[in-house]
Amino acid sequence: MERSKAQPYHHGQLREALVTSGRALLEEKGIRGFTLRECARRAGVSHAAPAYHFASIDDLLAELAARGFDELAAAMTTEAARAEGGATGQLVGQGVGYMAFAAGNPALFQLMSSREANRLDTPALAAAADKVRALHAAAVEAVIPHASGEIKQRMADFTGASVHGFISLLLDGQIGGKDSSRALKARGLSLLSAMAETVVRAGG
Amino acid sequence: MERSKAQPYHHGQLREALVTSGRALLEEKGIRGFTLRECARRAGVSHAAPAYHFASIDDLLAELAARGFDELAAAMTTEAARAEGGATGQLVGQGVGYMAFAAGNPALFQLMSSREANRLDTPALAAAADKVRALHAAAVEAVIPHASGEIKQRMADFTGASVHGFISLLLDGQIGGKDSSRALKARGLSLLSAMAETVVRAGG
DNA sequence: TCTGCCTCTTTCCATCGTCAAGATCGGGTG
DNA sequence: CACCCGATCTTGACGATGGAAAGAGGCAGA
Repeated sequence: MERSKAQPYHHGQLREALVTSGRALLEEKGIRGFTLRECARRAGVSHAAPAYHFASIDDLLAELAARGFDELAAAMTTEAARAEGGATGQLVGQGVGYMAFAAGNPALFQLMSSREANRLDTPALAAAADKVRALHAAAVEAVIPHASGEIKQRMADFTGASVHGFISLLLDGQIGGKDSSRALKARGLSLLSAMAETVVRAGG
Repeated sequence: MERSKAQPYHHGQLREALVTSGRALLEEKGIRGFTLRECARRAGVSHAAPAYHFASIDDLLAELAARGFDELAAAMTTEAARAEGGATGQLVGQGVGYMAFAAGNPALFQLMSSREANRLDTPALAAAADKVRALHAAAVEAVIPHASGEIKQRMADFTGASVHGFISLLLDGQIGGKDSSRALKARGLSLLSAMAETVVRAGG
């Protein structure tokens, strides 16, 4: 059997290729349209090849979700670093990064936000999600360093819920059905500012 | 072929039976474990019987989601009616009802919250979701009747996002991993109270 | 009674995830 | 350098799925 250089018997980077094709497939077809065989097809390998790199389709989905959390953490950090306005500005910046990542990767974000419903759970995934939570908790801490632990927790609940809930409802079409992208950004920023004000007030 | 009375050739209530078995199956197996054939099996009919009542598996899922929104609206109304404290109390009550429904039907709630990701869209589903939004908008309106339309919208964004985000993160395990149910309820009520205070402040 | 239509069953097909067996290649060992 | 072992990939198969097609059963109105 002849075999071109582009498709050697041994792929060499199959794991990465599957992650890449899988991510694209996820955004294209949605969670319920995601199939392992199509991932393999796009990576140019046979349908059974992924088995060596991922124990099951859930294992691949968990990897996608874990990398999503890594990227989400990076987006939050980047956006916070660019923000002005001290600790409060950083908290808002994290929110902006969070929303931007979700808007840019809606299906992946949805997968990450319902791994329980999709029965996904691996150590790497849990760790990646923990990192995002730690980042957020630190930002809240910086805004109200002298508040009690309970207040800090309540404010983290509050800000996390506001940001996550807003972008989730937006992506699901429950918010701003026919508004322009510009108007929606304004609504998002307005929410972030109300959120920040609430936290600041709770601290003093 | 003999056929018992319990399983006559014509079921008679198959649509309702499929909705019932489908809802149970959804909570048991999660969205990705949901299958049409298992629904049919539980309803005691052949695997092709559902086709007459639902054009596709997505059609059945959309029906489940639509009924979920109806029930969600009822839960919000009931809980608001029982609440004290005027308009503000009613808004908080709606939030309590929203969270209670989600906590009681996590998989269904997840389906409802990601119908876009699951590519579900029927008129009945959209209408049911609209009803929930209208209920919420009316409750916000009652708290700050003299505020501008924009303020009302921003506050509806804010309260909707807070409540939805909190219960979503909670059900996904991102909030309160090892806390007791009692402690989690306290955190939820604390969030609702902070939320209500923000709205009231925005109105005056 | 008979006829037509709605409902359900049976059978079939393409596709899916996973497993088992065989083919291929590359790197370490002799 | 030749060999060989194991990691990687292919092929083929199995049971299960969603959906379509064709036929059987039962009810309601003529």
